[in-house]
Amino acid sequence: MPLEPIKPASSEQTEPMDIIEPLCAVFRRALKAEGLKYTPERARILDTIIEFDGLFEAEQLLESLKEKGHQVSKATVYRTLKLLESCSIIQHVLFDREQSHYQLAFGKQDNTLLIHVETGEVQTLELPELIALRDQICKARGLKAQGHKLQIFVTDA
Amino acid sequence: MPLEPIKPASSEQTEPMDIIEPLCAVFRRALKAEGLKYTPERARILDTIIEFDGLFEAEQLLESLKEKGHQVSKATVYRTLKLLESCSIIQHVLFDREQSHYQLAFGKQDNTLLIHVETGEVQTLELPELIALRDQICKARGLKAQGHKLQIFVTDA
DNA sequence: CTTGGTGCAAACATTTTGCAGCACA
DNA sequence: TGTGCTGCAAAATGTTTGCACCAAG
Repeated sequence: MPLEPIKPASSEQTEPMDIIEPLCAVFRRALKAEGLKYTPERARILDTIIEFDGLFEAEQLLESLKEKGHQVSKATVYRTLKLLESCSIIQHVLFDREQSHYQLAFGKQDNTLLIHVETGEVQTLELPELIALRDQICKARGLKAQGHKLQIFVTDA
Repeated sequence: MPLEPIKPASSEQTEPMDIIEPLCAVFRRALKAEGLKYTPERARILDTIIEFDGLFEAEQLLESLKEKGHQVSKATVYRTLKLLESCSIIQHVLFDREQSHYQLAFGKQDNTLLIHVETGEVQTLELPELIALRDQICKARGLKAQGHKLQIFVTDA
């Protein structure tokens, strides 16, 4: 039972502080719509994710919560990640076999990563041209693109 | 210790039967170059993969080998998949959390999938425009693209 | 013959689940 | 005050590894 996806943000907010309140509100609304509860654990998890401001792993999230003195169990973290994913607040990113990564999605279903194969550095990218290309490909097949995930593996030139 | 990647095929061979011999030869050469052995198990695994002619999972491969009366252990299958990946004969594809998928790569480092979110149907795609776009993005950053993986999630229009 | 390969079973890492008690709406 | 939520520990999943024996080159 996936939660209602949030709509893509209409304004271009980039300051972490500016988005904490809206995202909490979005989450709250999505939960309420399903008869689910907005608990302190869920709030703390989302707050911590917002502070990351980039890719993270479940383990890091757990660690970070512990450091802040907010004990949240592994089970709750995983359960909340799923909730956040199903309402499109975060996105599940898979680029290596051993670990799931996540990042804030702000309602976007699209994700492009530049992955440096030597340093392991990962950078998130916006690629509007790809959306056009992708939509065209889909339209030609009578399909509709809901989103995409692109990983580009790079080395230094 | 990755094997030497194979060079992209120069000719456009598309018939499964036409490629069995070359891929075996490529694998053999890659193994020999590392002082590794070309065993019956490895040969059977590659043969079976070629017959799949599409995406597959480790479990399917194991199953298919068993049906053919070729008992190969799980451990050997996983070990061989790694070898085949490191010489670019196959490609490791991740598009869901629960299972790794693989497919023949023919030396390519690029991979585009159209994934139907409702039916689960998956289709492989060639997208030359994306290569141009990707290379341009990388060049602008002083980087060099080694390959990419793109997954487009679609529904019926 | 020597080095690497195989199968088996146990180990592993990550994620999921069952359950009993707790707490939000 | 009832349904959903939490933490814990156990289970489940997919993949890897140690080891003793086997086989390719």
